[in-house]
Amino acid sequence: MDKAFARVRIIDVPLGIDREYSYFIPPELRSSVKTGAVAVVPFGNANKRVSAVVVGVSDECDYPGAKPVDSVMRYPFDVPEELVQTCAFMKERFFCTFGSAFRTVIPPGVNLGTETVYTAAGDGAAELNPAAEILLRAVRLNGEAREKDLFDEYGDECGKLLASLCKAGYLKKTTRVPEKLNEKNLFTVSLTVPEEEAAELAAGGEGLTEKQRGLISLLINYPAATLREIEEIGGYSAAIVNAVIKKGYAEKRETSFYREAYDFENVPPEGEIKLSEEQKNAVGGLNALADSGEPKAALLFGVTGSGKTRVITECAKHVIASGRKVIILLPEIGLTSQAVRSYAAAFGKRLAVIHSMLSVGERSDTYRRIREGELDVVIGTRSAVFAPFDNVGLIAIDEEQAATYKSETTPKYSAQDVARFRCSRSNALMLLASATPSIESFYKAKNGIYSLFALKGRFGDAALPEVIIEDMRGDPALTGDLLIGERLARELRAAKDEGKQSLLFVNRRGYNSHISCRECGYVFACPNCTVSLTYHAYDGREKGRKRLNCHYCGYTSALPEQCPVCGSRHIGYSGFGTQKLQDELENGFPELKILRMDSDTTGGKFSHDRIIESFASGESDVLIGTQMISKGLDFPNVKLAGAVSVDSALYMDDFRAGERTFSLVTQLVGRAGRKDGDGLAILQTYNPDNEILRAAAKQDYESFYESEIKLRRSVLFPPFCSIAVFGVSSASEQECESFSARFDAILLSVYDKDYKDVKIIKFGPFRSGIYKVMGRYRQRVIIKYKDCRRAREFFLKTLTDGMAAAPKTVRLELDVNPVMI
DNA sequence: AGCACGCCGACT
DNA sequence: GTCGGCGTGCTC
Repeated sequence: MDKAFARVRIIDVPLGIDREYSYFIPPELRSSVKTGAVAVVPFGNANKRVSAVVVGVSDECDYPGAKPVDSVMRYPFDVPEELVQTCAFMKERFFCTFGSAFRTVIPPGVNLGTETVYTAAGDGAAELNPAAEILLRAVRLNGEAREKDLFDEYGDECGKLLASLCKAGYLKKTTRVPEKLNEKNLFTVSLTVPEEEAAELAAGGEGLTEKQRGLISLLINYPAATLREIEEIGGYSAAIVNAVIKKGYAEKRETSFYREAYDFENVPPEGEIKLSEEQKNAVGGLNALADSGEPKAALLFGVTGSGKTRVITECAKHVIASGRKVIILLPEIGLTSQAVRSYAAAFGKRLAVIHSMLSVGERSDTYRRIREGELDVVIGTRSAVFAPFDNVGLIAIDEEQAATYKSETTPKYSAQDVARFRCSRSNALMLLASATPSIESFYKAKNGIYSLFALKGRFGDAALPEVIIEDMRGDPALTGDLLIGERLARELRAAKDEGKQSLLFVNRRGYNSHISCRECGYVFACPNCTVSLTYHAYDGREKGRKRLNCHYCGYTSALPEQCPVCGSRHIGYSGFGTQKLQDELENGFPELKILRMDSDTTGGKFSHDRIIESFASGESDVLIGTQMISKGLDFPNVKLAGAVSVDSALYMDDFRAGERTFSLVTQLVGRAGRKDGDGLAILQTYNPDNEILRAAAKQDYESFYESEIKLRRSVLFPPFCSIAVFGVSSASEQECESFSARFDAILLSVYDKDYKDVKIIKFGPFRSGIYKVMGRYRQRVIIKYKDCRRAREFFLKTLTDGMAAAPKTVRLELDVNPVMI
């Protein structure tokens, strides 16, 4: 049991020295140093105190110079061993450090960093220059001072003085891991007096400052706010909170109760369920896989409306009944609260929802509830794949082809890869579900790597809509710079006359996407990114904004009246987005009530759901929007689904463009599927003969797959190879350029030296598609290869050597199988 | 990444 | 003569 040595991973180390280190465990710590614990250990020549994850304990140690573990972090929950292994897997697979994987696996708000502290040593008072004198006095005031506080107070340049004060023996520099947890997130504040009394205090209590009264009234509305929330919502600092606590009106406590982000009380329990024959077969097959005692993967391939959610639910129930736990991933929670509700009806209080809009407090609550065994099912977005269950039996991934399952920030993990790893560890079933699977997944299903279950029938006999691929070449609407062609206009009116609703898809938000000077050709572009600015005429739903926005960095400026280059007032607008469509509809179809849904109108926590509910209740006739209107929404009264233009999606120079277009069009068409069989979908295009469009119109995934897989094989793209993208970026164009050349040389020399046996095809370095984003220039090296341990070793070596050679201002990243290239 | 040790120029 | 520049090398 109580072993004497621990193998450990230091959390904040660069990739190059990120390996296991052994430490001696002093007897008094032996009961608390266990796998998954976070220890504080001395590291490096200076024995700097750093935090480290314990990955194993043993009786022996082959390293003679092991130092002793300092202490163990007080920690609000334990990390199960399987997740510790998951971090190691992520390091190997996604080339991040173990520590950065660990940070993404545990809930946010836990302070794992170290702090540097200066303590007063000798009390001599020799001649010092005035600046040093001030610093010394600042430290002596409390006997110690944190470096961060000193830097904040006196500026970063006082570091040199501090160093010399240490040298002279006046100060001692130490590092430590902050003992306490991040209070701001983990403690909540509540009132200790009844609400009526609190209201009186807030209105004008004796001996309270204005801010203290303000805090009390905030606490009436937010009865258990965390310190961070108090700061964010009301702007009250910890000092104000402490003052109110001192006066006895409030108390601070650890979040030991659980707040529900979703109101599951009002979800009606599910009614009688009748499964179709197909669904029964799928559930039976999946249950058998889940019970097999071996890792399994399956693809549930079913058209929209075929009841995939039902099948997932039944399989989940079966797994839970056998005492195991379930994780269900959805691409986006806000969009799919219909799915959330259906799962909530099935699992009630044994289910929790995790997503990015939750507060930090809510997330750590959920983490603890899982550890305490209160939950059977977690549903959530990408990061929910890390739900700390001990015995997962099923990880289901709905809409498995969705791009959101790949993280876009480092570590750039793929939730599907993580799910597969966890399932392999727990002998669990990974269940992918989609109407339009990724080519890679369908390929695996076809080749027997995944079990394939197909649902062909549509629920309740809803019929596919009639689909019209509308040739826009020569449509009279063209000449008038209008987006809606004749046919679409006619059908919009017809739907309204029947009392039915319509969906209209545009693939871009904003008004015009391209603003330029008609005289000199100057294009209004973002100063930070190499993209043109988008004209926005609306602020949320209010008109009259008239600004230019960058969709990449958030830059915004007023709409100029004249060209900054030649002074001409002849400004041209081209390209279109949701806002222009809204205007066109409001002007040309005054009888229609319009609702717009894009990321400009869905800022708040549940605004997605509010817009969806409003549309579902029939308050509007037409819902226009970007991708988000095509996903997972089920509006029975929608008769018409239209795409203003599907062409731009086809032309993206990315190997997955076809897959995405097919998926988008299929889903959009599916939205008009109706019981009455009178649904209609109109796809406006200038490429009426495009095969992807034709296949999508017929909802014919298999023929799309057949043509796409041939293409992928012939030009060598996934699933026939893996793709690694090294990215070099810097705010200096010159540095970016010179380092990417240098990096390329490093890559080649590593290859020639030790890895000639690894087969790779290298492209680049060359500029990224969007050369500059957020003020940083970007270059890439793209490599096609066959994934295997040797190839990964080659990449890791190349990456670490590259990082070591990179100047501070240059960033080097590696993205494996990126969503887009 | 830090922080050591280690060997050459302008200051007390 | 020393303070200090940043060039390699290691971190249990």
